[in-house]
Amino acid sequence: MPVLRLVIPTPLRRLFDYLPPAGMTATELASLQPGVRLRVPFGRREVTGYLLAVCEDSSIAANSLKQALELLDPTPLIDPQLIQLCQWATHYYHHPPGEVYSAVFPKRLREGKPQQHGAPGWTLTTRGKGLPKEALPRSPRQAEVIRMLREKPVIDNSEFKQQNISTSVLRSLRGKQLIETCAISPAEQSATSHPGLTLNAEQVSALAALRDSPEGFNCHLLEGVTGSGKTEIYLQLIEGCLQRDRQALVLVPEIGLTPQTLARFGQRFSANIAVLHSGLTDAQRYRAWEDARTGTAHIVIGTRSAIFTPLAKPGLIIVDEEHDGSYKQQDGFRYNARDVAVKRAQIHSCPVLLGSATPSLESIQNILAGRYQHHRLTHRAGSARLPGIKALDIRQQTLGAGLSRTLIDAIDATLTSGHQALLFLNRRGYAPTLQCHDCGWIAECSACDARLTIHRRRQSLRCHHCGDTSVLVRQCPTCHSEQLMAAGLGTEQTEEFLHTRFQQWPIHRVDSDSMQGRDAMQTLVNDIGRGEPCILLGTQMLTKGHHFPGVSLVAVIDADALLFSADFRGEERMAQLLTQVAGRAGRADVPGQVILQTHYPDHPSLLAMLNTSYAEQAREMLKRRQESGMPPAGQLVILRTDCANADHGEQFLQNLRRQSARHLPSDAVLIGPLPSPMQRRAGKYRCQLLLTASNRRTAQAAATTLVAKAEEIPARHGLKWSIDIDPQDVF
DNA sequence: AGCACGCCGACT
DNA sequence: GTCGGCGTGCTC
Repeated sequence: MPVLRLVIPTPLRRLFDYLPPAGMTATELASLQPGVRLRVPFGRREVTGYLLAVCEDSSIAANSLKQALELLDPTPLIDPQLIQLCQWATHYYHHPPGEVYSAVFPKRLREGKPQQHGAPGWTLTTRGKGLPKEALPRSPRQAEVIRMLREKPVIDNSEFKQQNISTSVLRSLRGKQLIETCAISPAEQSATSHPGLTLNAEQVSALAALRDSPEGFNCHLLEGVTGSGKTEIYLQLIEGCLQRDRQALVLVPEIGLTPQTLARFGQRFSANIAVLHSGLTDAQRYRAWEDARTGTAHIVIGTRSAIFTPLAKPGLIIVDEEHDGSYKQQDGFRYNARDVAVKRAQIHSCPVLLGSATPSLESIQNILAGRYQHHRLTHRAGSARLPGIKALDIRQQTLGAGLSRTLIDAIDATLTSGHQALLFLNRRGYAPTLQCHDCGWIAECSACDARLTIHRRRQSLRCHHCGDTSVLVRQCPTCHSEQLMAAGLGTEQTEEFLHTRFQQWPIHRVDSDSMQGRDAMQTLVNDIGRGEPCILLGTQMLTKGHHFPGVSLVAVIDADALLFSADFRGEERMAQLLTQVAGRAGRADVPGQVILQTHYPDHPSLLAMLNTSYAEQAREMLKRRQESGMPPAGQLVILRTDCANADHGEQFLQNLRRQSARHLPSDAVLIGPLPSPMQRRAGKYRCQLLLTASNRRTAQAAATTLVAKAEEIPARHGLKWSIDIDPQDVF
């Protein structure tokens, strides 16, 4: 008797076998293909499973096999290549298959709902068609809809939205049975592109090299300084891809930068562009997914999770700002979309292009090993020059909200000469600490090993680790003194200072607190784009993607905060961040300047930053990684525990270490268990066991052993463990 | 993860 | 006497 091998949405690391649904004929069974969904009983509930294979027999006793209830799709929703990618991800990341496949399917389909062919639209019912012209005199909007549908029998939702006709109008008409919904099958539309920009010599040769690379899987790194025209290269490559009637998939780090990128794509191509990001509703996401799957969308642009979008005819994958940490999912299915992209390109036999001004050490390592082809853009478009960077020694200087006299003067000069100044401070809130001057009490989070941040505008104390918010106290809870002080510096405080010092100039604060609305960021970017002199003050948010052509001064208020990171990637992140921030300054007519305020003007990382290019720093950092055996020189795997009890996590990992040590490959090294640097977070104690190995194969084998042993050890109540392959941070 | 079974405390 | 607390075990 044949059995169906299914992926079931559960955190269990295995597949489940079922008998075919009742009434399925042998012919139907024979034509059943992987990638179809089935409704199946699972425990005491019913779930949607995904078919992986039809097998001859099962290792499960025949009498404990259950029968599938219903076949949900006549044909597969995902093709063999995407299934192969999921299988790879399941094994590489040692993650339960059910959760991997959940990353592929949109909610609607995970819930077992039927596939929807075509875009949702509206059409007149027979009754609607027979309606007299002068009907609905008291409902002008409804009459308008009827008139529109008489002219064009099928109209999709988005067109009504453009005409400012709300869904409530449509709903009332449906209530009167005058109109009804229908599916619009997409017209087979071919994509065309508008003329691109003229390329400079460097761009021409990079593009030629990219185009001339042989057919099939190729991996390229485009290393281009800010403003050197990487996007134009992307656009021209996509153009070629569309001409070959293939789809292009473009990954971008965060949605904040998508509107700008998107606008540029929209202007350049007459093509269907599907956009996938976290701000979409389930229906919108499903629509974009279907368009990508059927090939209706020629270009798919999305954030991390878009790497699992099915594509009818993939031809090119681009990962913009490939060094960006947001490509790594930090919980649950901990994949890195950049790495999955490379694997996916390999499976599809298509090229993949990674772009960055500050490539990750992983990618640079791959260049050196000859696995990736390297293309460089060193000139900025127009004749914009890269700004000069200098360290500003602020030891013994008087500071106003963190700003030295020299910096204040520089801001002044920038504004009066008609330019914009960008100040970077990577700490939101008013101040990172609230302290009692009389007894030394410090406001700490009750659930985390962390101090609470003062948010003065909201009159609150917040934990930036668990999100807990409480009222800003005015009296010390220990000694009842009212001498409470704000210690340290946040963007809110600097903003306040700037408002009093630079009264006549606009000041824009850019952090996740001030950018709450959906298009707050876009409005601001447009505003600043007009080039009026102003001060921009913000966190990381300010450094990602957006280009502000009017900025001629960039200042890092507290460069020291970047110098002393416990993480092995600390110096890499600092170099990337500072290079990216510095890239915001300077253009053709105004040479930019970058000021780094520091108490350690002689710190080697800072000196490297001032005197050498990012590429040179990267090669030095890579040497140090080689010495320490840390990625990308060596492979790193972390097994983490998360437990309400402080000791259980460590005991579990001790056990795991004892039981797996002698089964591990000889060059795999275990470190720990160690408590995380911030041991308690959101009320849970976190502990970790590190594993390093010299190559992927060893790391993979060791991880398999660790997971197998971890599953054998009975987890004490409430203990959760997870494995992180190629972790981003060791925290 | 769900979901049920199971064994101990305060309620109509 | 039961309702319900969440500890533990199972899912083809």
